[in-house]
Amino acid sequence: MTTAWRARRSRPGAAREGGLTTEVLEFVWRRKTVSRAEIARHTGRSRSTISAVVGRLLPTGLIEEVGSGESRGGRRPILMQFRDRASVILGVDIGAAHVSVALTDLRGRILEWREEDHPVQSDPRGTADLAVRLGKACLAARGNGAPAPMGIGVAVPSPVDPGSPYRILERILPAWHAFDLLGVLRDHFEVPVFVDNDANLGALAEHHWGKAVGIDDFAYLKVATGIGAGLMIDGEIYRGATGVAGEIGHVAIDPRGPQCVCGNRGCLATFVGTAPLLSRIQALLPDFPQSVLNGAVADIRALEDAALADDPLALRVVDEAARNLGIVIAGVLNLMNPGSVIVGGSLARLGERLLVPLSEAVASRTLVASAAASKIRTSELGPRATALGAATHVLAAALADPSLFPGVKAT
Amino acid sequence: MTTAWRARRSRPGAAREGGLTTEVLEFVWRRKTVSRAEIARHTGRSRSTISAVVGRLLPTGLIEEVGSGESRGGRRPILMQFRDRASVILGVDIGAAHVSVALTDLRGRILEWREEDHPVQSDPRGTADLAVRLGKACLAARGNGAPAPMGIGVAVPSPVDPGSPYRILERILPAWHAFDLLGVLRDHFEVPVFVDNDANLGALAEHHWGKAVGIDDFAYLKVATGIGAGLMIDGEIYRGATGVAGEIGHVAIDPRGPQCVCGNRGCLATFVGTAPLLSRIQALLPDFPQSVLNGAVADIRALEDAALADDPLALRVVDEAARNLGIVIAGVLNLMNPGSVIVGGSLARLGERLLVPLSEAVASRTLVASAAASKIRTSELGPRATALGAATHVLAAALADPSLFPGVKAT
DNA sequence: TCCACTTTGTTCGGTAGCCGAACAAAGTCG
DNA sequence: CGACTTTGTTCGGCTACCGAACAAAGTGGA
Repeated sequence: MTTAWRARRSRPGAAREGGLTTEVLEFVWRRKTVSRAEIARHTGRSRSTISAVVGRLLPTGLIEEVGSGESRGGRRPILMQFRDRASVILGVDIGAAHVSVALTDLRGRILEWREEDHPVQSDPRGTADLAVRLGKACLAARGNGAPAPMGIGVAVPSPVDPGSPYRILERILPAWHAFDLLGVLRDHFEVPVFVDNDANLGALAEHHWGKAVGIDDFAYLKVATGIGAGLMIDGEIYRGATGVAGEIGHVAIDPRGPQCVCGNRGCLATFVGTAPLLSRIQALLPDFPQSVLNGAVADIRALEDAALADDPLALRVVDEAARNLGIVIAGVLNLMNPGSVIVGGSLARLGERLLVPLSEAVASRTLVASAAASKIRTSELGPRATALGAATHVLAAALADPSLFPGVKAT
Repeated sequence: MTTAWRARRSRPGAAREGGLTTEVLEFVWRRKTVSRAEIARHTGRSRSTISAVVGRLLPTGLIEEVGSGESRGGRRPILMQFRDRASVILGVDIGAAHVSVALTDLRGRILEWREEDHPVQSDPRGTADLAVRLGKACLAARGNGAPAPMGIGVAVPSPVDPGSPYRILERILPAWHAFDLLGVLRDHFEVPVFVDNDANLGALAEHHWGKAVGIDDFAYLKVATGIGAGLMIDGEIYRGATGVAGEIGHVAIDPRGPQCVCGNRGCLATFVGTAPLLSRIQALLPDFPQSVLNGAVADIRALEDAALADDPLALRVVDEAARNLGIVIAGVLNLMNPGSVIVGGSLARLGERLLVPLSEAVASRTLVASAAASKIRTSELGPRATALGAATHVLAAALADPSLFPGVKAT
């Protein structure tokens, strides 16, 4: 009993604490420009109160006055806006075989980008060093006067236990046992470091900058080396009891399907993902002798390009993948009733070529078919979504607790 | 933008507002007995503040002092407890073919119980009148001095749209179009009326009084005429974007399965539920000539009794149902990662006879098989869980907003 | 038995956050 | 040009909460 009670109060992602200052800051950030009176109206507080809060926020440099706006029949308001350039954030995407780093401003604009292939699974130390090197390169490219980043967000291709977020990766990547990636980054850059699962952070990026802006309940599916889902519920990432919510790679979609590494049969991961898609191409090549994929480099990008050129083999493989994804997405719709479903990762570039067969498969498996299927969309953020989401995580944390911003002292 | 912002602030099930009074009241309710100093320690407030709040709460009659407790090395504390008998609640369960009404105290104890079969689907007016009659019978049985109920909770066998909770039932039961069941109850009893889906309220009952006490993330599956799930996320019922989260009856579990009323093939509802289970018995009877079900009354209770007596036919049917349920539960575990899964409704009485084949089916379809399967349990609340959950809904609403309690004026 | 020490619950200023009224500044509109 | 609006600030006051101090009521050691 006591435990449950405590857990309720000290829950990490709890209702945005920090009070009015946070509320005002988030509101200013959300709008392009806004006046004190407008903040007062939308927050329900008095103008005098808002004036006081704004008066404390202005000296921090997080917001600034930017001239006066249109009169609404009386004195003209003093417009203010969030200073997107007040600081920068590093977003690090640790993939299965690569590391990407984005340097963003406080509006999610990617100012610098570095990426490099690397055997992440077998080389923790080298991966960490690479992440540090790419991060430093991003900062150096901004020149001498560039400000230090206010924080670092890290996306990892593994579930993250909300209870002990620092013991990551070992569940999937044994070589990473007890290696403290976050500690390395923290020691090098001397700023707060946040971590989460890559699909979760992709969902966060969609929520802030992509197809899910304004939608607080949706599911994000990411197809890459593996396949995973990020679930946003009521504006917050949902992690489940032990942090493995959204790990849909091993949902069984065909009891008679091929053997999976997990020991079961017919998991989604045996049908969709880099390896199964490429081997499916190989298997079908004899039937499509004139395909452009014949003799081409065997990677996902080649598959995407071929499908966009309406290559029959590529379309066939994509069609099959879409229908398998559709089975799982139908389950998601029936169970969670999200307001929207966003498909990101490797196949998102294909747009309608992916969505049409996908929607067909979903429609044949959901009760309110038309309504549900119409809400499925492909991401436009592309392969940078994950690193961008990692940076966004830091931004969201700072907006909820402004004392994380450099130069803002704790309330 | 503006819309999303407003929605965030005015969301109904938002972070418990009402401040410290609500927090103290919920804490006292949660504990059997508690002292002022203990409340102060657990809420993080000062003793003086808690004393003031308690001083305002005592005259309302919701809490009372009940003598002194053990010394912890100093002055003995004055123990207080929630007055479970300060008021009563009516919980109404509108089933597919019956109406049940429970009168409970504020601790979920069922003081009176009435139920009656009725053609609910075709007779809205008669159903409403029956609910009123049963409710009045419950109150009358408590004698003259009995207090009026503080509110009425209603469980309906249909999704409830969080946006317009009063337009219920029509989606599933066309005869109910535009019939205002809640209005009838409100007019007769002149108290607040709350409504939710039956599976959601079953989950709420489990969370407060059943197997899910202390567990804030779990899924509740209810097998009855149909089949549905209630999802509790972070201590709150999750309804999804349009209120149909948990409607798992039409998840496809076998692409080659029988035709379903929804137009698809192999829905879970074609395998599990009152009708498919009974027809499955009929189909298998020739193979089990000596079964006690041969010539018996064809209802679910007979199936349960036969299975508990280890009748081979009954066990066979239960085993098949369990494996089909297991397919869907595996999907729930993979996608939502709940802390626990509770199986309620018709088959819950069977205990291990249901859980053993169910866990086997789940274990063969989940990655962390042993850990996940071990958290599946059967409910012990029985068929009264739904009506009890309806009453619990009213209690939870009142604890979150004490002004709903009779005699407590709004803060 | 006495005394030092704890714990509980209350009392009593003091502080911080917020509100509302009043007001000056700056605008619109007939 | 004057009546009315809107914005932003100032200022007094209210409420919630804290911390210190205190009395009441206990424990435990010498």
